[in-house]
Amino acid sequence: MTLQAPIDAAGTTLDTLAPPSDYDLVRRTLEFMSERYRAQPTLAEAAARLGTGEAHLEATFRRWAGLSPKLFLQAVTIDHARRLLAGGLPLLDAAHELGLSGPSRLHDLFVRHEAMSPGALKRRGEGLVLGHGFADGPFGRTLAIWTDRGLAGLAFSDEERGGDAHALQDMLGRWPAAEARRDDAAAAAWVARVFRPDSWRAEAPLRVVLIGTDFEVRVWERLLAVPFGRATTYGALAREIGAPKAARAVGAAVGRNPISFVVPCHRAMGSTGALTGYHWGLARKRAMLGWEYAMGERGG
DNA sequence: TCGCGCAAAGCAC
DNA sequence: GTGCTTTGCGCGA
Repeated sequence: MTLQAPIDAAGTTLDTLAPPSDYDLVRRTLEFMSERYRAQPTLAEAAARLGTGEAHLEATFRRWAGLSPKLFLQAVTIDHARRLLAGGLPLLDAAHELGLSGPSRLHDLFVRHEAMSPGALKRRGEGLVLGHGFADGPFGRTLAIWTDRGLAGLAFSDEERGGDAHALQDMLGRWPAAEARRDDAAAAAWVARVFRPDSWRAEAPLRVVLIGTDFEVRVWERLLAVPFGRATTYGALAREIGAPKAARAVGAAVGRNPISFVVPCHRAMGSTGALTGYHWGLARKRAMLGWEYAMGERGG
């Protein structure tokens, strides 16, 4: 069996993306601003605290997101999140059949997915060949995992949280019986593709394999229908999969989503618009939401 | 038991 | 009244 990396139809490569150090500064800015949220720190204060200049902070944000830090930070406030929810799709009620077929069908063109059989799940990945590798992406060092059927996992490596070893253990440990084959070059192609969502086209859909329990797969499928730049709540997802009281279980399932970003777990928030937890760090969740917003503002 | 929850109730401005 | 915290319930693994 060959494990082929996707070919980027646009011919673009990773080096057209912002350098990884950009995300690091963005992430630290987000962390600083979140910690001091009540004190409403200024950018000058943030820059001073992070040991950089305002001009550098400005330039970095523009390179990374295409927005000034000020606009970007506005985009990740709770008020903005509330607007995402309120203006959001008719996601909030399962009765909106029309709404369902609209956006989800649209998204289906971009991401083809299939669920792994329960048997394969029980065997803990036995017989699966998992290609995997690391590459730099807009949200830091990224671990991609794939089978011959498509992308199966996406995760992040943070130095302060155990780095590559931890990310690998976290992801490959879910399928301990699988055969793992390292291929960083192929991983780089996956990562480049994933973080250029405008390249997910009908004629070349991003292929994705969902490996989980029945309930988890239903949650992830529903999450896939939430469009770029929009948001939903755990409660709404619960209603939409026909389990209106299972909001908390939905939250747990969202948290077990193996394909971060592609299955947009960052678009799920609490009913108030507050961001709740995120397996790969709240700052990253916030960064993803802001980044999507920025892409939308650019007209992308 | 534990979680990326929710809504109502309680309490403090 | 608004906003923040606490409480009881809830579900699937």
